[in-house]
Amino acid sequence: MPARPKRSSLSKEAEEQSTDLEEFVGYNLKRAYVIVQNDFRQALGEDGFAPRVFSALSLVVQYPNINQSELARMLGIERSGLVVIVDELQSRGLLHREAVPGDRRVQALVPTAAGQKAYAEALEIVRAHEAALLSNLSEEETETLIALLRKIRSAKD
Amino acid sequence: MPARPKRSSLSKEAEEQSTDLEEFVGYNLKRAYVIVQNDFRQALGEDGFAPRVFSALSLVVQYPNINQSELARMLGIERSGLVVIVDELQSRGLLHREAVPGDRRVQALVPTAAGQKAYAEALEIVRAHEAALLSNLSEEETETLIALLRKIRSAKD
DNA sequence: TATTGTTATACTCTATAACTATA
DNA sequence: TATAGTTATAGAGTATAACAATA
Repeated sequence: MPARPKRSSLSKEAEEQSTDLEEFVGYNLKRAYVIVQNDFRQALGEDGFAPRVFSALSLVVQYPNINQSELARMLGIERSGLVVIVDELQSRGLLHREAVPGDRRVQALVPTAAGQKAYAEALEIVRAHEAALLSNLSEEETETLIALLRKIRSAKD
Repeated sequence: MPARPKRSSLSKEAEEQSTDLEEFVGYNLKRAYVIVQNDFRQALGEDGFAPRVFSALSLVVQYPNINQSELARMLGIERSGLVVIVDELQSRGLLHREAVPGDRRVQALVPTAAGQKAYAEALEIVRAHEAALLSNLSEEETETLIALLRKIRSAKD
């Protein structure tokens, strides 16, 4: 049996030809998202923050005393899903839940000094990795990309 | 107890202020992806194709006789994950697995007439819904967005 | 009645590893 | 030895529904 080409029975041309899928924003979003997300995880390593944990910590550091319902809303996830994320951050000693005088239902999320430090360090690592990953985009292209992605979100407000 | 503002203890200004997260392509990709994906699912309804099933069918229709390993590679997923997708399409009568003369390990994926019809219909629905969802982006902006997303992917080749 | 945080639960997506039959 | 398809399994991520405490 003759050896087959290693990767494909389709020609390279056929593959780069535009398929229906390539016309969709959704498909291209998904493919790009997977790449960037994998890079993020690799950047922070085995025991590093998952993207959603990093995001939660980011908002807690920037908005100390935020409560969980508010944080969930800002992240675009359900309150119930946030519990395990906050649990993880608390068990790592990066934030604590604090009673709020005047409304005993609410617990304010307060970053610890360790939490602020861990966040600052992770922030720099993620920034550097994302910049390296996207080094074939110019600064202007990256800004344009972010602006267009935000425009999709703003349509849903 | 005085009524609180409904959505937030943070001012609207604070919220639209740029946080660290907003600077990241990854975060903005994720948020936009969730919106577009939800719209996709809503477009095709309860019993419609999931995004990945639609994508698989799309490639089978456009590349009849493609095999599963090749299809998985083009979709950027593992072979093992494709099995359930192809099973679903086959059980719906939209494609069949066909023996390939000369290599009995391989099964070619061939769309049925029903598969081609279902795909053509879904394609138009998805196109229309995505266009409506992204109606606040100009055609040029949408093209730019897709080009930039593809550029991220091309860096990983 | 409504809201905050929580638990229980289930579903989707995906990856890894191992198996089989073929090559 | 290597590859195509498959199975088993497990781990994320997320949503829904219900509950207790509080407003």
